Amino acid sequence: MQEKKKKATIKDVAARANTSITTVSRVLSGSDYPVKEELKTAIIDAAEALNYKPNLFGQLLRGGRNRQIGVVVPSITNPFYSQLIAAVQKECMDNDYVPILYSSHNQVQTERSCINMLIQAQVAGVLLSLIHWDESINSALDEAGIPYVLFDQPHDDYDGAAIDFDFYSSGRLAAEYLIENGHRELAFASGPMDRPSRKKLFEGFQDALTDHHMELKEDNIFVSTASKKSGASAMKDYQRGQELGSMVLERKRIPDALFTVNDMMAIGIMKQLETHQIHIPRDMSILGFDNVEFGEMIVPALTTISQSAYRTGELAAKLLMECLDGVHTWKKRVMLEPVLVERESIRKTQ
Amino acid sequence: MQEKKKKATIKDVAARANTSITTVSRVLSGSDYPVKEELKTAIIDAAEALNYKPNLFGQLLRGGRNRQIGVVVPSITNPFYSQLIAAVQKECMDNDYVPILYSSHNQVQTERSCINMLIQAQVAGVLLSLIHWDESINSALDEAGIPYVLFDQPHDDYDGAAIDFDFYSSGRLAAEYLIENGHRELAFASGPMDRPSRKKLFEGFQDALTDHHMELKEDNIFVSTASKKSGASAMKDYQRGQELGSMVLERKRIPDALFTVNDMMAIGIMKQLETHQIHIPRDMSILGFDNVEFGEMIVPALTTISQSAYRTGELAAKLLMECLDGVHTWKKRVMLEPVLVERESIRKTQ
DNA sequence: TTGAAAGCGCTAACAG
DNA sequence: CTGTTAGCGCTTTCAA
Repeated sequence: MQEKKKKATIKDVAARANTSITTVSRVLSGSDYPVKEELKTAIIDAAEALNYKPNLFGQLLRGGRNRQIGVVVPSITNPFYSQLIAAVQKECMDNDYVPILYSSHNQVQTERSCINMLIQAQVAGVLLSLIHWDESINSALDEAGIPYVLFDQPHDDYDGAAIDFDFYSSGRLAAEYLIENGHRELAFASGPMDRPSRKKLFEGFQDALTDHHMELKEDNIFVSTASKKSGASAMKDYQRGQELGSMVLERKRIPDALFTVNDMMAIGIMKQLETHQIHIPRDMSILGFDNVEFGEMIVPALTTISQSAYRTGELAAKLLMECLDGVHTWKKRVMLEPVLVERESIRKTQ
Repeated sequence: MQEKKKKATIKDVAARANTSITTVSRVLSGSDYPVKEELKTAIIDAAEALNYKPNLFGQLLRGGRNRQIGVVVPSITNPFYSQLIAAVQKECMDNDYVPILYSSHNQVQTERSCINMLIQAQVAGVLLSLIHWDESINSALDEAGIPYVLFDQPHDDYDGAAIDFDFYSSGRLAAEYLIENGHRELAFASGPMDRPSRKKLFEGFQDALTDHHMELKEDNIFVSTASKKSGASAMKDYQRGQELGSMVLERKRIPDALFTVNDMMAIGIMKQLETHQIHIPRDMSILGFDNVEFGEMIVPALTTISQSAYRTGELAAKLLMECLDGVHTWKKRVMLEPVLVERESIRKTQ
């Protein structure tokens, strides 16, 4: 690893081609400025010979647009987000952008500092899934002139560009599907109710029950308390599911069906019940949310409500690019609707 | 989104604090250069008032070291890599670096272009898991003065810094564990044998059998052919596992135990067998490889050989930082050893 | 069609 | 202790 050969600069290329740096710049940066064919090829040859690559920082300092785009998600190990990220990455690459990834671990403070780092890095735009949104983030980003689109978490007091998901309808859909399939005593299971998404899911679920003159009894609401340790890994949700599973087991009579706010938790619950000889769906039905790939791989395969991670990431990225390209779609919003994915974890007792 | 207020520069700060840009630079870049306490606070106040953030590109162009480090992995949706990435990310953040992630989808061509982009971006260092290694990558990186450490995939003709894993021993360990537990007819299942890791796994497995005077019969080697479509997602491996499962089912007599080259494939095989009423471990034992978190979540939980993704990522990042910090650990290598994780997918018939 | 020169924002060598 | 100045590599007036 000798570093003596300083990287070739535009100056070196100019010297080798017997011309000025101006002309080199014109040729190599692909402008349509007229340059004699002969000189042009000479410059290209020289550049090749010297293995010249324009220095990004020079261009950027000069005022060129950065091709990096920032992405903040709660976790990258959670399969929901890793799929989403995969979509974002593909979309970025297709447009010659490169994503810079941060995970916030669902910590408000980390969310803030990620955004600050992204601003400092002068990224072209940002994609955000934040637990907490406030005016100061808004203004910081605006001040830096960085377009952003929110996704995954809805915020009532936000009116910019976003990929929204209809959590409320999802909650309703969950309840209705369960009722349709003959379940009477319904339960709801969730981790901390600290995110807007979960609150809406709950509201919808409850409202649908009310509409059907059914009641969501207090002791059929299983909510695990926030843990001290931070983190938002798949393992975390799974373990939370196991806790939730234990809570269910403590009941003398288990509910007919359980709706869970995410698939990884549902899987944790299933595992816990299975190991205590409660078989799904024979003894209890369980309905997940997210439609993580993994839900399909377990036995019994998890019936769930799909919030397409891939589609969300794809659309969010596309929307941001539109903003970047000046198509004035600023503040555009897209609402994604839930789709029920039937598999094997719901007992049908019509 | 109005962009009229150009960002405050060092000049603005200097003006506001009635001093020179030099002094501002000295104060704000945290040098220990002596500046009168009074002026110092004035400058800090001014910077704060103007919400001044030093322009990264200016610093970088000037010769400052970039704080980005590049990471190339086959896939980010594969839980093995997403855990690994999580570790890398944590390690980077702790040292004020930020990782730039690329997924190569196991395509040699993509691997190349990722590395080129990283070089262009002048990252401080790179972490690589490559299917293919060759001298030209080596020299390109060296020429750019970018330190690198390889992980996950071993390459015989490589002698630089790396986090290695003992795949050969893992193969042996697999065979020996299976034999110990009373299994006689052993089988091996894998996707395309295009990676060094898989080849070594196979060699070790076979050698151990030979040592025990056992034979790995031709039709107990299940290898799925490379598919047209690229990609290296978890889903891909799972589906490959299902194919493999079907191949096993076609046999009139299924083997006693099956060793699989990664957990996601093992899970696919299990699912396929389960749905055809072959119960694991009652009818066949199955041993995975990787120790992905999901293995623990399924029923029955997957017994596997752990190649700690988190540890690998952590060590790779640490090693790279050491190189970056000039600790002359260049070319240092670390060899990680396999650990067997006993769960429920192996029948014990001593 | 070509080139000289300014300047993006920053740090460091040098001079007071 | 403080300030002036050069220059990192690049693009873009402006002038020839």
